[in-house]
Amino acid sequence: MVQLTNQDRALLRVLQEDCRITNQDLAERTGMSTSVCWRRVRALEEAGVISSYVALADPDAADLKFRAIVQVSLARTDTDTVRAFIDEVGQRPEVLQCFAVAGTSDYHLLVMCRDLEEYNRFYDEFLFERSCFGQVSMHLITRTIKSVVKLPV
Amino acid sequence: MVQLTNQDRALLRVLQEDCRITNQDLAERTGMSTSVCWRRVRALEEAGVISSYVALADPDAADLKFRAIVQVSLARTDTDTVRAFIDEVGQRPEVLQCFAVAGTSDYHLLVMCRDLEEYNRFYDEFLFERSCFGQVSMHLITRTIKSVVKLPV
DNA sequence: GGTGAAACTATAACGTT
DNA sequence: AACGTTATAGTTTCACC
Repeated sequence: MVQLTNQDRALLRVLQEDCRITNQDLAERTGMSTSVCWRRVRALEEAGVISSYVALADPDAADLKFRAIVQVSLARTDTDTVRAFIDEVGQRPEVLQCFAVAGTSDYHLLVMCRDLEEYNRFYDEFLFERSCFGQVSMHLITRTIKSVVKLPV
Repeated sequence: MVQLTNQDRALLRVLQEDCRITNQDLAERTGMSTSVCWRRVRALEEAGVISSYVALADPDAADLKFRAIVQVSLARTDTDTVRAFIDEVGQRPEVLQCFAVAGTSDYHLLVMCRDLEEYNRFYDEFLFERSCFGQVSMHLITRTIKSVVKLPV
């Protein structure tokens, strides 16, 4: 897909808020015919613009009330160390996000656990039981002001 | 909903990865009857454990290649200032996440824009044109190691 | 907790401009 | 080549057992 059209963006804006809408309703809300609507959504899926359709769960309702931003810096930055870190991040379900930021060997992680006890276990297994970390600083999230997955398309 | 059962967790694990699965397939994969499966999913929706069903879009494919973690600290922390900040965060589509962290007057924001130009506009309108900010530090995201919305239930 | 039937929807094949 | 139309198979949803 070379570039998104305004039609595509309109579809994405709706589907990013509610993907259970029927094709007919989606077509109405975006001002296109049902057949065009259906074909464009398909094209967005095949182009990978829409990567999946998922249920969003509420962290509080799912009893994940210990949330933190964890900043870690790798003491060593050789390929093997970095690869092992990335693999582990991918496998840990408690880690929802991990971003590398410019200008440092820092990674910003979003971590969710049930409680402090579970976080401590995570910390011991993942962060402490490794020689690859320089500094680890945990910032407890006290309030979630905003958390959306809708991209500003 | 008092507490999630193992059945509920099984349903959530599947639906958080694919919500277009049919009730029959979902029942098979979670080892319950179709009627029980359907009723429990309904209960999860009504209890707000499942908050919505959405399409996930790929930021690169949607041409949102300027991503940053922005740390801001409020210079003033009176109710009006904080409220205005929270309102603005809610209205800005570029801000996907905003967390308050313990022990500081800091907020961690996840921001996505098309490019630097768009971010500069955002910065000028949102961050600079206000007297309420103490420090603002932007950390450009160079690599997304992981980004999922699936909670570890 | 199971069963079945009705209404609705997705999907693809076929026509049309 | 893009759009509209139609038929059908499949799914959701609800009432009842």
